[in-house]
Amino acid sequence: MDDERLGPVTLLDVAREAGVSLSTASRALNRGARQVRADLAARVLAAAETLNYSTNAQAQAVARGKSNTIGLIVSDISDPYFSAIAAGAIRTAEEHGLVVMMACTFRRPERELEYVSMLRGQRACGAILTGSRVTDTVLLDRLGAELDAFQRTGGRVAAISQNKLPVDTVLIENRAAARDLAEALCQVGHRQFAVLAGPPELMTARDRLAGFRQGLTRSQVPLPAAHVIHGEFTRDGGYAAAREVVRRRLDVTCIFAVNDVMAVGGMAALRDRGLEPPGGIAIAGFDDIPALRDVTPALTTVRLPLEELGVSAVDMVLQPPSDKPRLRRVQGDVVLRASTPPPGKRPAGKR
Amino acid sequence: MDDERLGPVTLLDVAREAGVSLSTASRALNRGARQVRADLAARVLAAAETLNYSTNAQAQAVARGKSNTIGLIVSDISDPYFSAIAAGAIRTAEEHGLVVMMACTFRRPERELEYVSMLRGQRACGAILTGSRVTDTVLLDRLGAELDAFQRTGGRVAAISQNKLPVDTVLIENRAAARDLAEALCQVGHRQFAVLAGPPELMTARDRLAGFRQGLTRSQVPLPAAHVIHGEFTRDGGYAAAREVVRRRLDVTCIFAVNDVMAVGGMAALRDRGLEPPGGIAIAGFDDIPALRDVTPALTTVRLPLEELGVSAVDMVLQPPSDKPRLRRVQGDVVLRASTPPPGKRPAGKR
DNA sequence: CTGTTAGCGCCTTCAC
DNA sequence: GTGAAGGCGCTAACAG
Repeated sequence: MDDERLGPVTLLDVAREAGVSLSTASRALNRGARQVRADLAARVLAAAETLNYSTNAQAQAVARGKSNTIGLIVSDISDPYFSAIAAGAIRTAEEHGLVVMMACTFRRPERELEYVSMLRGQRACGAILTGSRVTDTVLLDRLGAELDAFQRTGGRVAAISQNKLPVDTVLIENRAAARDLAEALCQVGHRQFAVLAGPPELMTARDRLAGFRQGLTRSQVPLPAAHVIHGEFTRDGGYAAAREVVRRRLDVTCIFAVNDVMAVGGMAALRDRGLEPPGGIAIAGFDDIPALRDVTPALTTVRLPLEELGVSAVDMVLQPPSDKPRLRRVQGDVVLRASTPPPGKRPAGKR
Repeated sequence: MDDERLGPVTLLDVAREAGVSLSTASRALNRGARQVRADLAARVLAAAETLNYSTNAQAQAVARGKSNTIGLIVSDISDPYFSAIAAGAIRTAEEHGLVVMMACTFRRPERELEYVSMLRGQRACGAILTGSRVTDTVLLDRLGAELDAFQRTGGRVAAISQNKLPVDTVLIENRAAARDLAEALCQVGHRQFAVLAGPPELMTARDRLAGFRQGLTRSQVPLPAAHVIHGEFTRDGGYAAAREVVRRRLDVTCIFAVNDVMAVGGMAALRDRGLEPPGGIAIAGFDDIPALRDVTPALTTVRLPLEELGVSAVDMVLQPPSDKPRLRRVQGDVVLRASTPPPGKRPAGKR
């Protein structure tokens, strides 16, 4: 059944096998451009079949000057936040016949630069930046320049998170949602908070902290500077920060972790001291990671449509370029669950 | 600073700018092949810099007849099992200067075929299959043929899971580990089990069930056919299956879910009925998913070095081809935790 | 060590 | 509707 050719079978081989010219074979395979007589087309297809021909996408891209590859840059694919976004993006990309190249920065923002540059080398038709912007403005400028170069080769760019770059953006309303969360927690009766604030240079973390603080202010609840503990944006970072809250005997009834992964780490730290909710210190997160919905007590959080974020980003990349960067706002919804019961079971500061 | 050229800048542009020939420019940029006089090389590099040149990886691959792209096929990137493997694979690939193309089958095994075919079209230098094999042998044969074609174009293949394909394989010792787990649970004192067995056609699920059964047999503990509940390999599948255990009032003290994600779903179902451990029905999983290590009670499971699986697969793909497929066995370690206390707190069947 | 030349596999005007 | 020819950007013999 199989042909035992040694070298790779090329389009020319198919053409010869079908007894037609190179161009006819090409046209028959990529239906759409010019019409090919039905019987010839059939012969070409048959020839391709028997020869087990596979068109060389690279060569095709070179000749066409355009590829069907889209780049997806995430901070850490093993973080459920990013893997959910990636799932949405990959599914959508595939629906549009695109293949996705994945790159992880492993939380080193400067690697975004290298990856965008690499994607330019690949002549990717699009790039999606899923990670948070950082406060480093020189990095921001260099990234902007790199993205500019990328766009000049015909690539389209979409960012998910903050709109700090002159590219299409899916803007996550971290600030507003964190504000809502703070107000909801005050509504429940909390008045003494600590925040596991993540890395100070990460804008996503900053915005969530700022929004939370704003919500507290609106509710006339103070947040002492000493109650804001910075650390890694990971489970272990949350654990360490919460341990710090306990170690310093901060007088709080509720902890806000700026993401769910940290909240789970924080809850583990509380549990190690017998201080978990209910009865201990309440704790809330942010993101509503699906895989974390079964932790106990169930985590109060802000729900984000993670997969949709990825879908939207791909959609933006697929749209024809516009002069003005597009902006799509996505809001989060507060979800109150068992991890934040009203305070008072156990007198605050009495530990 | 930037040159405002309209068309993309090509290697020829760089050569002209540096006042050298095309090949000299090429050699200067890809250091290694032939030597270039230092001053000329410097001029080329400078020219590339000022022109903001980016070598076209596609054209390079076409000319070389070899790409630096590796394909990674997963069932579902939002499943933490696969995202952990992917993290290891991506990190390792990058260390070797490879770029990763990611594809999700979304648990439809037949899509593996399409993706391998697509990777052949991309002339990827390697492909990694991370998902479980299935029992469908005609699918297996077709996949084998497709992989053969891929390898004939110079691509290397590595599979993670079962060694059912004539390619390099990272074999997970699901059977042996599940057997160990069963014996450990019997050791603890359990004698009445149910299994949330996953899809019957998935070999990973089958092997874990078979191994578990074998361990029970060794301990002279029966497993009635009615105590094996099949379902989806997901959190919701675990939830549904465990609900079935409860609904049928199966007389068991311990449930084995064939993966952690299902175990967590199962635990949620038990909790909904007030039957969670301790005190209720014990439950164990498989994989030791890092993100699930903080569930309560802590999940008894089999630890798998997930990231290493991805690392090993990439390593295999990078090795020079051998006549015989390589095999690397990876074993799992039983980790007993709080979700499987000894039975007896609550008389079995007394619910 | 450098430049010239012929490809790599494919697409796409252009005449017929 | 079909084929011949030129070109995409780059590499790799081959001569000098």
